[in-house]
Amino acid sequence: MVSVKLAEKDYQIMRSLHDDEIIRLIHQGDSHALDFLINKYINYVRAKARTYFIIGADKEDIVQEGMIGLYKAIRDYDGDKFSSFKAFAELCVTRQIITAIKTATRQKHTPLNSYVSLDKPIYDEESDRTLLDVIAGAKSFDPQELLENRESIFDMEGKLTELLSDLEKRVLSLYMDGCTYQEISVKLKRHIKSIDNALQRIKRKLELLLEKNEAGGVR
DNA sequence: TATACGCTGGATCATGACTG
DNA sequence: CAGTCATGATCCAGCGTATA
Repeated sequence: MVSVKLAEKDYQIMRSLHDDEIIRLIHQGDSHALDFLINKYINYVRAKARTYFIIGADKEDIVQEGMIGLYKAIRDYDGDKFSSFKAFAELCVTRQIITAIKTATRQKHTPLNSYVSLDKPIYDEESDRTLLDVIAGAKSFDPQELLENRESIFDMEGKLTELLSDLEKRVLSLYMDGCTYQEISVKLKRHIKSIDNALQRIKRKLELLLEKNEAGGVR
């Protein structure tokens, strides 16, 4: 895993710069700028990987794939075409993770009976929209497609929210932000084991929700 | 009775310190 | 440098309690 320490002076300078300016420095060969940007977004990549870990994927492999996506985003970002680097990086990281998972599931043919399939149709058997597409919404750059995927995510989130208790919602929110069990327990003033249990219930409920989708469709 | 929540204990895994 | 050990984080199962 990438772990880079910048000198305090460099760090302060980088902090004062906009992402677009940092990207420009990287493209000019500034390795400090590259280190800074990776450190800045590494927690986002980890948090993103967690969303896939929850539904049964392999965590560290996904984090690594996410980092590859981040590198590609830094390499390919063109400030003239996208509103922000953050949005572009989000897209690249998600796409990299999805591609890796799809490739892995195709090649291994692993018995995944104990997991939730990431390639199953999300609404009904006729739908070509998979769970991966809905959760990450990164199949294409087409704005309409992206908008539809986003609406689907909200739909799934809404269904899940109905199933969760207040505690579970708060725990999930912090967990998805990248907080550790320890940090969540401090923020919510709960025993760490309560956080642990809440997350176990959330995972069970999520699997239940996905099983229902598979059986009858969401809409 | 079902559900939400918390408690307990054990297992697994990653990481860092220590040692030969 | 490789092996061992300790520790912390996380995962999981089972149980008890409170409440609607």
